Amino acid sequence: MNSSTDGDADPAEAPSARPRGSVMRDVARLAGVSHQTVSRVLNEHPNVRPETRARVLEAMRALNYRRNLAARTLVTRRSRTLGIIGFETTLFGPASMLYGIEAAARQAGYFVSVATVPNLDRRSVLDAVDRLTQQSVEGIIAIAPKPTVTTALLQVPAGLASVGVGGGATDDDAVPTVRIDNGAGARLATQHLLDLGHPTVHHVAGPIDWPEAYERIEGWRRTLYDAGAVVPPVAPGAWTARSGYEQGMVLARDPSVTAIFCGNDQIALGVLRALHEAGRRVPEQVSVVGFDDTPDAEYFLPPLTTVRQDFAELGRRSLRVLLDQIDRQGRGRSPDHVVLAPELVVRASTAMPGRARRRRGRPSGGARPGGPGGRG
Amino acid sequence: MNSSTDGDADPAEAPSARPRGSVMRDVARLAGVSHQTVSRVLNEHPNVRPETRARVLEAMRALNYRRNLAARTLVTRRSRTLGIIGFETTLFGPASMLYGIEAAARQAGYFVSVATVPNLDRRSVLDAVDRLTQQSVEGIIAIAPKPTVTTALLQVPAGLASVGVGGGATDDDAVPTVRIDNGAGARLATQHLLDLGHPTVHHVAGPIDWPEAYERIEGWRRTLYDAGAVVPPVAPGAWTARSGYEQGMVLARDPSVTAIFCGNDQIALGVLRALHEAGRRVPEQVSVVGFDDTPDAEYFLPPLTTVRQDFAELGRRSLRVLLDQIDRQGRGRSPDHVVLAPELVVRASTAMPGRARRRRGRPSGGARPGGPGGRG
DNA sequence: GATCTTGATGTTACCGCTCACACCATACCG
DNA sequence: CGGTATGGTGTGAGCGGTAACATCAAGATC
Repeated sequence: MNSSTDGDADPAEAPSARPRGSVMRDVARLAGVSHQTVSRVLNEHPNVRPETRARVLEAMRALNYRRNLAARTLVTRRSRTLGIIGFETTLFGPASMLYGIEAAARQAGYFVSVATVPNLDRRSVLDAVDRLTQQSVEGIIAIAPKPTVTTALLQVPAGLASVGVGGGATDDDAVPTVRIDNGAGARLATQHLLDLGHPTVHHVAGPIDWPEAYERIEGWRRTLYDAGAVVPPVAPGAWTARSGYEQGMVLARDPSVTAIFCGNDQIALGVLRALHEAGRRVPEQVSVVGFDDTPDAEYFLPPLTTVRQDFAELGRRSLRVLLDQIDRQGRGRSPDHVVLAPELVVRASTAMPGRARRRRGRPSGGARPGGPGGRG
Repeated sequence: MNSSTDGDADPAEAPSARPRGSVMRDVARLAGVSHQTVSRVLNEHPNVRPETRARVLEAMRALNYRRNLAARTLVTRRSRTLGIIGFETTLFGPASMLYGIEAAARQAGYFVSVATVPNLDRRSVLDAVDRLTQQSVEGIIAIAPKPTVTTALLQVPAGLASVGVGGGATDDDAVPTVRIDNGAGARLATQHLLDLGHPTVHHVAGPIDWPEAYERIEGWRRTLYDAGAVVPPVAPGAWTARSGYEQGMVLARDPSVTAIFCGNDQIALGVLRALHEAGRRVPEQVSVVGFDDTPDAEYFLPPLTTVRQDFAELGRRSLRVLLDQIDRQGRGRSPDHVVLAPELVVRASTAMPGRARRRRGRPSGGARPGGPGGRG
């Protein structure tokens, strides 16, 4: 606090060193033991006298000691850190997966470092992998809808565990994946509409170069085909409400359209608005089904029938797969490919064709008792 | 694959060493220089002969060398890593801030480590701070709507930079903050409705213990007061569509309600549904305004008039504040408090009271030319 | 009672990097 | 031509931990 004449400061005073907290040696000195004993206490080594342990713990508390992870990582070669490569993490799905992964990682005693990519081209992904590698992460989870990402994961330095989560099936299965069965989800939606009596089902798809979108298209097409129904053309678009709105405008003009399966809930939102503006009532004249079951879907007008995927569970499962891989350290067993089953959530946006559901102007969503289109 | 008799394994074989990549010494040897010269090349030190530099770079490429960040951190005491404490990161707002921060950090050459908290009590937050400290982060950004968080930031080890982003004003201003002016946002919304001719404006608020919710309530109340309008009671709820729906049901029964300002867009979604089910038309009979401008708001039925806050910009600004703080290393200047102005986005959910807007059944959102309720 | 175990602790050598400094050529200077 | 600056490079120490080994007292074993 005395000489504040910096610039020409006495070099003996260690001029601009970051204030460093106490280290193991400080704790050791205060507790009257060697630093190694402190280390043993920290790592819960059994051979420490309870009395000594108590003394060390007390010293750690007194000095507010935090172990230095960098030093530990350096010598053990284990950073206890996982890397996540994220894309479009502002959307509900990716954000939920991210959250699920982080929460599970924390519980497992791992730290999480995030690298988002501005787009999914090879370079960006490799760049993200590189940044994570520098941080000596022990494994990488890629929120990875496109194959560029999973194949890029093959590039990771040998011995580094990795898993792709939430995309489609991969061509080569060298990289483990965790995802939902998009085809089955599409089938649930489509069959639901067919069962209601719709002669066929139209589809407003996501971007066709995303395996998720492609698989949903295929599941839908296949279901129609199996049922002997006409397969209308698909015009793939984006995952956005805007895209749904635009395509919905076209479908709304065609009076033969009575059922629309949408690639996700946002598309469905756009479709709903297009139908509304065209004066076509949902579900009386047209039924609509979404995909994802975002929290908002239950409050759309009308509450959206949709296919739920459990993003948080995807995150948790992907972490488990990754940790398994880390434990095995590369040897043994072929890569896991976990496929979770999606679930149809029926709400008020679907009905038999050409039939009102007697709900016009009535409070509280129609036939379903017990509150506002509840989830269970 | 031979001796699977573990437990008695031959210790001479270096059993479980992680495959380590090449290190500086390897590069040095291959390039025929000392490790220090390699370090100089890596850190772009000027005093290296171009020819030597080239040789080193070539060696690095040949060996696929990656510098070990843990070692570097250990000696420099700079991890080039920032910590983010996130809460409810599955929601659009927090997720966007997270994204904005990460993108900006990457550009600034920083890594990002995320610690989400299950709830906002003091313990959880301190725990998150602790985990980040262990990773020797150089600064912490808390996506921190509640004061518990910002005050917990005061607990961070001395010399560690921190900033709270996206919450309300803080009581003590010791911790820098970046946020929007919630009061001004509420005023924009309320005044807009008053200007349209509504005698007063009702408010469906968020949880009152969140400063954001509180400040919006105050802004709304103050605006009504200044205009000499009646100030109806507020019943604070959650930030969810469900909460909006429940409170919307109550308001829908009251024929004197002609204008509703909602704490956020999700609440507005619920209110819209409640009004619809009660047979009250929006905006003909009741006007509704939201807050946030989520991407979906434009496609609500009707497209939602709302107050936009630029979450990504909040993220970027908070990063800048944090980096400034790091550069200053604690000395000088009182903490920054950046307050951004929100912006009213008028769409189709607001109109003069008791007057239709001549848009029933017409295609494409009413009076506004040029597409579906465009953002501009 | 000498030897062997075993528990509790200390000593030492690194992990991979950067920093401070030493060193050696040249180049420049009076 | 001796002395000083300066560019290019090497050497050694040490950041804060952990692993392996050394040490040493006390109890178990014969």
